[in-house]
Amino acid sequence: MLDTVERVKGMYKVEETKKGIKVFGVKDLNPKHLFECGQCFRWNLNSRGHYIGVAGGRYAEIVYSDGVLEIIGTTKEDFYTFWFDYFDLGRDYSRIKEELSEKDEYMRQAVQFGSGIRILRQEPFETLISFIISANNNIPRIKKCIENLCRNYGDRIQDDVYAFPKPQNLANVCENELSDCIKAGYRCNYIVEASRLFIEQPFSKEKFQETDIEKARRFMREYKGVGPKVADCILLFTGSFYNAFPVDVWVGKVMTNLYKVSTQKEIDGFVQEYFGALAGFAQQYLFYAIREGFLTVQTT
DNA sequence: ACCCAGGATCTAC
DNA sequence: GTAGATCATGGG
Repeated sequence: MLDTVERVKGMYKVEETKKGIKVFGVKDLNPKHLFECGQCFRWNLNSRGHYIGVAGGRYAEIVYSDGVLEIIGTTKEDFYTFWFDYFDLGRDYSRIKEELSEKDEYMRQAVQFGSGIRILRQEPFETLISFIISANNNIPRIKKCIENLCRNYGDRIQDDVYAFPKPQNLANVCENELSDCIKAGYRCNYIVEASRLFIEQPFSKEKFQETDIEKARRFMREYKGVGPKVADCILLFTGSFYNAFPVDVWVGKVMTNLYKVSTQKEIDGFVQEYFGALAGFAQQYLFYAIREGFLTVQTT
């Protein structure tokens, strides 16, 4: 399948309001699915039941209803320069879901359950550090560590809102101090080392443009604390490789029990053949459905 | 006290 | 290249 991100940003009608903007004609988006499928860690529900969070140094409140995406706290200009890409609004997810639904019944149900998932195009450094923290950790604690990290080392952008730290701000901190501040344990060493390497050897979707996924995976694993699973998370959630397929314990169980593949090499060979360019999307639908308890897999 | 969490690293074979 | 122990931290 060819890349479907060819439609121009003018595909949506955008209206500026007192609080922010409204984008009309947005399909295949559900804030709960989007923010709770495990791809991001800085979006939370507020007292009104809306998701608030920070991305790209910008604070926003997200409301979605009947094809209208409201982004409170932003401008038309910021929408076109940042949020459009962040929410991957140029991609036709209906086509992706149709194609994946035809694969098998299990996949069809996963897609139906997480119908409002989109893969956010997140910032490389934030994604790198966040998923280093994610290793052998649980989601509530990952979110706490990252929040602590931002409060202590990120720029304050509003009253009680902090941006994700810049690499320079983490590259020279004392590991013990970092550990005391963010409570990420032994991962603090990885964070400092990775920050230093990122400064001298950064990466981005653009940098990977002419690179194949295997080479990109080897590149990512040069960062301390980045193994096979975390590498694919970073490549997928920065929008660099949509055929990346992170295998955590849950997705691993699906692969073993349903598709009868087990080793990393076996799994990747299978998903590249079976899901092709849509492997990354498939992974997210599967992960979300399993984690939410909608689909089950044998644990024995 | 023990086990687990979107695993990765280090060591030994 | 691969099986096994170890790695902070907090919640159940």
